[in-house]
Order: sequence, then C-alpha cells, then structure tokens
Amino acid sequence: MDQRIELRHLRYFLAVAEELHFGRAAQRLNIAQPALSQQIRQLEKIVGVELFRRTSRSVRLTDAGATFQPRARDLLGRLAADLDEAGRVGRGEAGRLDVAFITSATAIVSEQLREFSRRRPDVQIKVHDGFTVDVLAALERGTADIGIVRDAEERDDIDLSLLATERFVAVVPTEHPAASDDHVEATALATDPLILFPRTAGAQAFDMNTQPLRDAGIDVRVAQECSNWHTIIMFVAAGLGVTIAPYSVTTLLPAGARRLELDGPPAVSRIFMATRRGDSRPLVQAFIAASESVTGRDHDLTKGTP
Amino acid sequence: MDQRIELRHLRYFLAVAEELHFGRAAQRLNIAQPALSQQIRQLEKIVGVELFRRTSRSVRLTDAGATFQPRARDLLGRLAADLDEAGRVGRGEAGRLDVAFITSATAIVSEQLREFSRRRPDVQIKVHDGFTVDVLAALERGTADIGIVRDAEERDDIDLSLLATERFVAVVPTEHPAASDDHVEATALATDPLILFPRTAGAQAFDMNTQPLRDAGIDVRVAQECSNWHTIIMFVAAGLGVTIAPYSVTTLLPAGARRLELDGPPAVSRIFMATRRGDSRPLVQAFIAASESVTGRDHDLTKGTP
DNA sequence: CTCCATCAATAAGCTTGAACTATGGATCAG
DNA sequence: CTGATCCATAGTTCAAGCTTATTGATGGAG
Repeated sequence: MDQRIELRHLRYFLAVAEELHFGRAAQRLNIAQPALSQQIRQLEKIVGVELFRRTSRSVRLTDAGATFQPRARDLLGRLAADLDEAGRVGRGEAGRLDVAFITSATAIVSEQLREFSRRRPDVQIKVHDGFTVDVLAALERGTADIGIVRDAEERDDIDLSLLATERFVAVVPTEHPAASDDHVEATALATDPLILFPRTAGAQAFDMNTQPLRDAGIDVRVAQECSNWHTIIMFVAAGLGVTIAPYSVTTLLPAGARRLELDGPPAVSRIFMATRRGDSRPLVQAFIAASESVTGRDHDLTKGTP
Repeated sequence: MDQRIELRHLRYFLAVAEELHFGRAAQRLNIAQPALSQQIRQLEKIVGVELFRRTSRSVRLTDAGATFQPRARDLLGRLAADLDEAGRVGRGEAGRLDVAFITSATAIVSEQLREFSRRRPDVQIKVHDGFTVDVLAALERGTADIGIVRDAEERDDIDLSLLATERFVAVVPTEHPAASDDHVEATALATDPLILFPRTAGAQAFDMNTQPLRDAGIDVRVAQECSNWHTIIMFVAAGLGVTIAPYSVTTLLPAGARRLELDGPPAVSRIFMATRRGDSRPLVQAFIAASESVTGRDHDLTKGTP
C-alpha cells in the first residue's frame, strides 16, 4: 500500500462523496475548498484512478469512487470501534482475565467470579483448575493472571493475600470404630490407611494436612494417592481408608463417609489469592477489589459448627 | 472518534509492537527515534490509555496494546485491499456491469457475456430481460449500463451500434392451408388471427414486424397479445393463429408450428447494442470491445437457409 | 562499587506540506 | 452578453512532524 495515504484522505473523500459538492464538503470539514480539491486529487493519485467525475457544474462519483465509498466508511467505523475497545481494555472495562485455582477452593472462587462478572460484564473470564503448584506455575509463566492457592509459601515474585482460613477435620467410613462419635483423637487413626493427594501437588499444603497426625506422633504414610478431593472422599466412603481434609471440602459427604472434628492442637489451612508482584493491570486490581468485597465475611472456618 | 488520529499512528504503532524496541522500529520506519516516541505518545493520548509499558531497558505491550495490535494490522490490510479494489474498478478490471436485453436476443447476449466474462473474470454481471422500452428506460435511469434492443430509433442520449440483422418469417400452425409449402405470400395470412406482442412494448419493432403485412395491403389487427416470443410460438402451435417473427426466435419450433419464408419485399429486424451517450467507463468500453469480437461473424440472418 | 553501554524521553531548531487567500476558467441562467 | 456558481491553479503562511543533541534511568562488566 502506498505509504502516503492518511485517514485525512478518507475523511475528506467521504465528505465530498456525501455532499457531491466541494464547497459544502469543505465547509463541513472546516477547511477551505482548494485544500479539499488538493487532497482529493492526491488521493486519486495514490489510488491511481479518478474517484469523482467533476465539471464546474456537477460532481459525481465514478464507479471506482462508488465502490470505495462504503468501504472507506466501514474502515473509519471499525477504527473508531477498535480505538474504543482498546480504551476499555486499558481502563479494565473489557478484556480477558485468566483465573487459575485449586479445585478445593471452587466455592470461594465461584463467589469471586460472580461478583467480578457483575462488576465487569464485558470481561471474558477463563478459568483453569489444578494443584497449587500448577496454579503458581501458570501465574509465573503468564498463563494466569489470578491464582487461588492453598497454604503457599512467600515468594518474592508473587503477592499473596489471605482469602479464608479453615480447620482440618477427619473423614472416616461410617463403619469405622470412631464413627459413632463426632470427634476423634488423631491417634485413633494411626493404623488406618491414609488417602491423600500426592505431596508433589503442593508440599506445604500436604504438610499442613498431615500436621495433626504428626502432632500425634504418627508416622505419616499415604496408602492411596488421589489427585482430587472428591475422589478421595469417595474412596473413604467406599471404606478404603481415612483422610484429613480442610473443612470446606467436607461440606457435602456421600452416604458412607462421616466427618469427625479433630481433638488436639488446632491445625488450620489457608487459602490465598496470588498475583504476580507488580501486576498493576486494571483488571487484576479490579478482581482483587471484587474479591475483597466477598471474602472476609463468611470464610473463617476454624471453629467447629455446633 | 478523535479526528486527530492518522494512519501514521497505526503504522508506527505496529512497527514498535513488532520490534518491541523504539530504536529498531524507528530505523525500520526510516525516521529518528524521538519522532517515533512522540507519535506513540500522541496515539496513547488519543486512545486514552497506555499501549506500551516501557522502561529504559524493555518495551512491552500492555493488554490494551495487545488487543489493538491485530486490529490495527487488519485495518491496514483492509485499506490496502480496498484501495486495490477501487483501482481495479477504475481500470475496468473489476466491478459490476448491468446488462438489460430483450428476451428474443438471448442467443446473441449469451455469446457476448461468455466472451466478456472470459476477458474480465472479476466483473460481476447482472442481467435483466424485458421489452425494448424497458431496456431503454433502464439505461436512461442508470439501472442498466448495456442494453440490447430491437429496432430502436435514434435518440440523442443513447448510442446504438448494430449487432445483427435478420429477416422476418411467418409462423403458422401445421394444419394451416399454406403450411404444405415452405414459403408464403403475406396476403395468404390476411384472414388469420394475428398473435403478436403489444405495440407498447416497442412501437418501432412492432411496426417492423408487421411491415410485410402492411406491404401486402393488409389492415393489421392483433387478435392475441402476448408478452414473449416463446408463448406466441406456443399459441401458434396450438392453432390459435399465425405470427410474423424475426428469424432467430423461430430456430426451435414445437411440433404444431411451421416456419414459412415470406415472399415479397424483404423486411428486416435489427438488433442493437445501446449505451448511454458519453458513458466512457472502462467496463462499458470493455463490453463493447468484447461484443465486437463476437458479433459480425455470424449474425446476418437476412438470407434464407437452403 | 564504579564505569560504561543501552535505550527511551526531552529540548530546540528545522523543514515539509497542508491550509489559506486570491484568482482563473468553465458552465449555465436570465 | 452579463452575472453567478463552482472547481482548479498559484503563491504564501504556519502548524506539526522530523532532526540532532542531550538527559536520565537501568543493567551488566570490570
């Protein structure tokens, strides 16, 4: 394309094409008529063909001009829309946000998303679920903008903010000897096969989970590794073993499983929102703000329910 | 849209977005680096948001910039295509041509169209068929660019060029007394009901058609008016009457109809191509040229076939 | 820790070209 | 023939985009 063409040419062309009168078109453009004639002539030189057939009495579009007119109009329209879109993205009113979260935090995340998409209906949200390590890796490599993780450790490239705190509970099959009561000593579980997620999925979370057992002097050996809480609970219900779980994943239990409060020193799990340090993009800040308005009101699950 | 934005901004933006380096981008654009910085800053002011996040060490696209980049690229691409299209239309290499023609000239028109669309494959052709008066009216009001008419009279706003000349023949039902021979005196048809198109569809053509009858001193009265030749011939075959027709519409006759050469002074019909006087548009001229290469080689149908 | 190289931003002067005014030439009405 | 209309041309002006020179910030090498 000829590098000399400018939007000015299109704007002037459209004015003349609509008025079919150089004088009036120039007036509408707030320029003098000769300037307009000049620019149109220049445009015609760039395109290589006449766009108007003019006599001193009349101005008419040529076929080429008539072909070009709707396209030029469309082009200016698109540009306006694109500029507007870019502006809205820049102000965080539109765009796309990638949220990665641990599966066990679905409840909190769905609340955050509901509030956020209410505030920013034009923002497309993409969610990814996975383990804490996956979430952090996604954040790091830029695949995610927001991460929801459990019991992560401080890092200098990631900002963490606490979303919720919850206690650990034991989940046992209903036929377990301790299942008749609603609380249990960790030592009473020492001989049961332990079902848990792999330690590689989140070392710190794993260690937090098993803290009550280690507190009770039990040598933690996982009998069955399983990658998500739902499956773990189902295995427990099937009588394959017991588990120690954050309270929130035990709110809905299948028939064969029972939740028991843990006696002894209280152990807590923390759910954090993670962002790249210094990520000041409006959408990220907006998500943080939306999140703050929903968390902190109902997310202290450290105390037992009556 | 802000009136100050120009394509220069888009070109510069794309260069920086691709190089992610003001110095190299400026070099590629053949301008100095400060000029580029200035223009990008100006673009950002127009859009209202940052498009690049820059330190003295690195340049990165912001979300808004990343959103805008493909759109800007697309916009420039479209513009280039549109300019090219307009150029081709102006040179007659593309565009659209409206051809109006009389139904009885379908044979000639289809030859013209075949040749023309071979030469100008990118030109869209729209055809309309009708009576000579309709064709001329379409030309006049600009609905058609090319007209094919029969026996039109000279006018000062229309150019006519002769495409073909053909004799008139009589068409009679096979049970007609004269049908045993292959020629007939016009007087022998004097008492038969005459089937013809309405005179309002083309006064001159009508008068040409009926000339042989008037030459023979017959008072021409049309018994049955019919708007197209195919139907007229079918009516003749059905025994409803006789007709006088240009030779070309009688090349294919149904079982009940027979073509008879007319004795007496030869009468001819002329098929013309009509264009608006002074219509010098390349497509029109190209159509005329294409037409000239196909007509004149086989379109003298004034003589009888052996 | 200092020094140097890199790179974008800023400052100031220059140059290009778009717009202006004045005028010419063509066409049409009266 | 005269006047009015309207686009094109000529010459001038001035804004704005470009240039060179410089500053300031950052990161790597010694």
